[in-house]
Parts: sequence; structure tokens; C-alpha cells
Amino acid sequence: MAIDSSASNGSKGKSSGSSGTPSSGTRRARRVRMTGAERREQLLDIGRTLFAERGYEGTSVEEIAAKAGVSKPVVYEHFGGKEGLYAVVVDREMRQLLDMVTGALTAGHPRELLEQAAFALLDYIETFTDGFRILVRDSPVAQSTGTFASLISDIATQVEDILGLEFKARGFDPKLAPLYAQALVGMVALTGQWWVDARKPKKAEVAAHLVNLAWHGLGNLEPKPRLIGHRKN
Amino acid sequence: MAIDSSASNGSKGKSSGSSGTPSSGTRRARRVRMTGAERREQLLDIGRTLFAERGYEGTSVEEIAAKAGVSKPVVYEHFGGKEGLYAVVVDREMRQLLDMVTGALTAGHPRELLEQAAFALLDYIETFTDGFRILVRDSPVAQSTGTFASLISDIATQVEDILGLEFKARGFDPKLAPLYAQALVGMVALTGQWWVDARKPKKAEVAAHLVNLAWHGLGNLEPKPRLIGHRKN
DNA sequence: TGCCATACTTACGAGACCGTAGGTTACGGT
DNA sequence: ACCGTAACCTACGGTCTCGTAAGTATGGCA
Repeated sequence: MAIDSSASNGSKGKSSGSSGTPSSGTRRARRVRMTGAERREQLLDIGRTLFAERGYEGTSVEEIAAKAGVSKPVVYEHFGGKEGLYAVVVDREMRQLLDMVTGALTAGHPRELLEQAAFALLDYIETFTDGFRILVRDSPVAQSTGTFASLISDIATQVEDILGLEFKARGFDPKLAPLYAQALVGMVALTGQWWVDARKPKKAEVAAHLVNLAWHGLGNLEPKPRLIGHRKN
Repeated sequence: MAIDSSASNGSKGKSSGSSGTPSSGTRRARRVRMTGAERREQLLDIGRTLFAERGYEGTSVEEIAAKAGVSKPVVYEHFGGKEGLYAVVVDREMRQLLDMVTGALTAGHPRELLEQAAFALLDYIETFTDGFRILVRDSPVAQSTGTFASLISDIATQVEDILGLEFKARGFDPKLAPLYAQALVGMVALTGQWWVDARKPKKAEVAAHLVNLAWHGLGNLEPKPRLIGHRKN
């Protein structure tokens, strides 16, 4: 449910309510008076969901408030406005994704590194699907960095560095690192976006095939690729 | 309100019109009385531009009309509304892209086929940048096909078939064709999206590197890849 | 128990936008 | 020169949404 830790549980033992549906307790709360922090988290959850499915402009503050069982001014009290809420949602999501991906970039061998990164991204997509959808969608205002909307491209910038070093070590032109970085990220990102809807092969299998393609290329595909590192889930 | 996309060129040889670049020089026409067809084309051009840079919801009919030097009702006369205009723009763009890509899928050898497809997509991106941006952005209403917004994914479906045949011929599981199709399209699409802003390497070079990655994989990259087919531009 | 900060509400202003009703101007044929 | 038609305009209704002002309940604590 909640993404970060701070102030997740209410102090009152009272409010029973939300234990009904497993998918996010956020559902027509019975006029419960929450702590500031609690309400804040709830609004973030709801906002994330709505932004993911309707986009920024397609979501109204009133809708968010209604779904939380409160009125608009509460949202304004906490985030100062629609953009404020959106900013927090995006920021947390970016941080989460970056944590997971960069945390996976530890292995020495490039192939294993690729493997872990791909798996990490898929893992993020699976666990934080709504967040991923938001990052893939476009931002409210045109970004400073060019006209490129989707925030995923920012991730690619991170990959550039790693790839650049590797290229230099192998004697390739490091100026090409951005290109290959974009290609790799695009490969995994769009596949992930497709996989979100049709969860046909399991996560590890998808990762294995992606690595298969990225590492061996279409010319030398392995029929049944396996991940080197052994995953649990 | 005809939504179709026929009637491309005005009959009159008179007005300067949009014959030059496809991205059109449409700019603050000085209250010239145009033919229906002319005005229609102009509105389509302007609409494409605005939709590309502000998205569907971020663009107002009034803005489109103003930029064309006319008033709103003219737009409604031609397209019946905002969605009508958007529909025509998207339809034309999809058709254009599909024409170019499927037109490039003729070669026998898979690698050459890949090469041509990648080049064709980059070619489309370069020539019809605004259209590409629209296809990558999300549609006004949630599409019927899943929750996947970007229209580019429809292109991937085309690739599935070709890849499926090839897989069967090579003894791979054809059920994996969608996955690899998504990966390939994503690779080229995101790279293209990046390349739109930073046009650093030339188109042919980008294509060559993409083919390099897709065909040989990171494990066997060629230092200086070249396209097999010889391009002029 | 009474006080007071905090959580929360109703009501409304301002502006943007879509879409339409009905009237007006220019062009081309006769 | 006339007249019809196609192109185009002003003006407005209705809806939606952001954001704010001002007032009300609630729960802990002296």
C-alpha cells in the first residue's frame, strides 16, 4: 500500500472500516477524522492511482478529494494545489525507481549488470504499476530538458554513464553511449509497458529474454535463455 | 461532418499553401478567404503542431482557430469538434507511418529487413516530427485495447507477425514474438524520441547502430557498423 | 469541564473551454 | 450589376475546474 514508511498507521484502534478489500484500503472512508500525516498519505495514494489512469489534466482535485471522503480544501491544505500533489507523487516514484535500479547496478560483469537492471525495472513496474504509468505519461508542463515529455528518459541518462565507461574500456566511441542507453532503456521500458497489461510470461522469463536480445542480438538468440543470478520471485 | 481524410490538396493552384515542408509554414494568415479544402488543410497542420507540443487536453479549439486567423465556428464547421480534428490528424499520421514502415518490410533477409524498418521509422520521425510526438503521447480517451496509451504500440502488433514467422522458421517459440516485437519497437521508438531533440549522429548512423545492437547484441557489437543497403539521405 | 488547535465543511468567485445560434461579408457565375 | 452560396464572424449558454474565504465539529489536554 503505502510507499514510504513515515506515519502509516493510525494511533486510534477504533476505525475498523478499510480492512475489506485487499487492494488499497482507500475506499469511501466513513468520515473518519485522520491525522494530518495519515490523510496526506491517503491523498498521495489516491492521487497516484488517478493520475496513473487519467493523466494529470484528466484528474480533478475534486475527484481526488471525493475519493478520499473529504472536501477540496483539505487537498489544498496539504499540497497547496494540484501541481503540489503531483510533484510529490512523481518525486517519490522517481526516487523509488532510481533506488531500485541503481541498487541493482552492482555486479561487475556487464551482462550480469544488464540482467539485474532489467529485472529491477520489471520489478518496479510490477510492484508500483501506477507509478510506472505516471512516469511514462507526460508531465503537466513542458520540461526544461528539451521537449521530451516522459520522465523515463531521465533514467536513461543514468545509464549513459555506466555504458560510457564500459565503452571506453572496450575501445568504442563513448560519444555513442547515449544512443545505446536510450535504446536499451526504451527496449525494457516499452516491453514493461506491454507486460503490465498482458502478464503472459513471468517476470524472470521476460527479463531473461530481454537480456537475451540485448546481449546476443537477433542474430544469435538463445532458444531458452536463463538468468545467471538466481531469483526468488 | 465528414471525418475522413480525403481531399488532401486544394484544386486551386493559387495560394501559396503547404506544398513546401510537411511541417507546414502555417503562420498567422492575414485574413485571407480560403477555399474549404485549403482551410481544412491549414487547420489540420496547425492542429497537428499544437497537439504535438501541448497534448490533446492542453490544446484549445480557440487556440487552433486563432492561429489560423479565423474563429472557432470554422473549426466546428470542418471537423464537428475537437475530437473530430484530432481523429483526422491521428488517422493520417498512423497511415503515413504504417505506409512508410510496411513499405520498408520487403527485404528477404531478416537483418536487412530490420535495417530498413529502423531506417523507415527514423525517416518518419525526421520528416513528420510532430506526428510522431502525437503518436507517442496519449490519446484523449482510454483506448479499447487495454490501458496502454501510446499509439506506437499498435505498430508493434504489425511486427509480431513478421517476427512470428521468422521464429517459427528458426525453431523458436512463436509465442514469444510479441515480447521481442515490443522490445524492438521500444528500442527504436525511444531512441527516435531522444534523437528528435538531440540530432547528434546522422539518421543513417543511428539506424546502423540500432541494427548493430539489435542484431549482434551488446556482446558482439561492431565498432563501426554500416548499413547494408546504401542510402542517399 | 472548558479551552483551543487541528481537521474538516459549505459556499462561492473567477476563468477556461466546448459547442451553437444566428447574422454578415466576399466571391463567382450569369 | 445582381444574387446565391460558401466562408466567416460576434455573442452567448452551459459546464467544469481551480483555488479561496469564512465558518463548524472534534478530540486531546490543562
